Amino acid sequence: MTAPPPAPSSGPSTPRRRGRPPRAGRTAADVPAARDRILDAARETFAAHGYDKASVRAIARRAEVDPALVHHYFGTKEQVFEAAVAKAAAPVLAGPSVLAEGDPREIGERMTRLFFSVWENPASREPLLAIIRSVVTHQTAARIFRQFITKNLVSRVAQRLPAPDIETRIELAVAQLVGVAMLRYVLRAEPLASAEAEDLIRRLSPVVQFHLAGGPPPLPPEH
Amino acid sequence: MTAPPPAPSSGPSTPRRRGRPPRAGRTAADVPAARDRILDAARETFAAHGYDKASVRAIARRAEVDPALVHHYFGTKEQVFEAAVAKAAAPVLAGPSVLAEGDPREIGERMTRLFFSVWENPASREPLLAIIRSVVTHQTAARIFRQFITKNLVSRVAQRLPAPDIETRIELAVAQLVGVAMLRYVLRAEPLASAEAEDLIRRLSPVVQFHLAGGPPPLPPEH
DNA sequence: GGAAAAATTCATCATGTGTTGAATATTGCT
DNA sequence: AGCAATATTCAACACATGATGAATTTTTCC
Repeated sequence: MTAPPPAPSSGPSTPRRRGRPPRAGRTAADVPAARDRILDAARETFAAHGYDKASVRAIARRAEVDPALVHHYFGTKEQVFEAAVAKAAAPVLAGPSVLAEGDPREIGERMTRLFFSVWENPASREPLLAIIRSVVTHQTAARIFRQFITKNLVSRVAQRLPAPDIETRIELAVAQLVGVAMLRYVLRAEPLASAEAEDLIRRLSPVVQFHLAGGPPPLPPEH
Repeated sequence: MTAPPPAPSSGPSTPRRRGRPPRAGRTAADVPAARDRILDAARETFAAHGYDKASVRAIARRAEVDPALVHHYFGTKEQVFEAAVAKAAAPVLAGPSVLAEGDPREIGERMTRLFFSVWENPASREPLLAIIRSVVTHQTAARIFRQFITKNLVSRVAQRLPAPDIETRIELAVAQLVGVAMLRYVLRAEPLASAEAEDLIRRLSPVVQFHLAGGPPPLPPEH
């Protein structure tokens, strides 16, 4: 009723050309297909704002695409989330067979190194950030995260280090690393956020090893 | 257009009496003042859903009050959040002088016990849940959390255990505990979520102590 | 008693959301 | 040439949200 029709091709929001765009001789890898742009934009947006605040419209804007196209390709917003996270996290999830091999006395260091190799790489960090940012308010994300821990850590490590309380042990080790992720990558608390990864690996490996494989508790300080 | 006016005092949403309610001889502590009910409802709602999904309307509904009243008392939603968290977290923030006293060789256990004494008590757990649920997506909450860590942990412990890298040490210890909070209270991952607090204190204290006060790394398992 | 202040609800606005259906332009197949 | 499939945008719906201003009732103070 009070909505004035915007003058076409004059406002700051250029009205896009409708219909399927001409291919114009691109070899299909010139500008990435819209579908992939959407997936990337989704991953980045979810990582930056979490599930709820990452609107379909914001994703579409970032992908330079109409919001309807997002739905056209992926259906509901939840499916967009699953697709984006699944695509980006797949290589990470497939990776850590490192844990099941090698000297069990060094499994703590291997797990700590695996953690940082994933988190220090922006490409693999983003889907994890997206998950963590979403985990705390959204059920689906929480389920994904639990499955990640169970499938990729608990089962792999448990078969290597059988012990009655191994699940608790693994989760305490994971808790140490998740906490570091929270403080370093989500909260960006200093000085943790700027510390050298190698330094943190040195400090954390014995703790993770202690959690996983037990042994005598760390000694008190020499005082 | 399609909104039928609800028959007064017959539908499920009883249209409330307008204007200031009669005091009717209550000694002012009979039914808590609406202002306090709003604050409590806000704390519970923020704790349950995080900042973004906790709508002013939901808070008002829980407090059995009109949404406008929430704004009347507190202004913007952000101010509601600050007021609710500040009120509920105040006693917790004031507490931990435990850290600065006693044998430094047991500061790890004291800190771990402090952590669980706060998190195992629903009254003090809720504002922290609210903060954690909000920290990951909302800037204000992140600031509050950083201040909490800095003011109430870093400063207190640092003056007790001077060391060049004490800030990093403290944050690694905090990371261990924050990670446990994430897995146990936010994600509710089993078996951590159902473990006995005393058992966890036993397992975590040496790690926290190790982070804070150094000493030789925990020994490898006897194999 | 009368006026100001306080406590409360109602109605409404502007905005943003997820989602859908139709329209339009291009490609690829026959 | 024609036709189905595909890729894309437009326009709109139904709903939820944060916020505001006015109305209404009560208390409190003079």
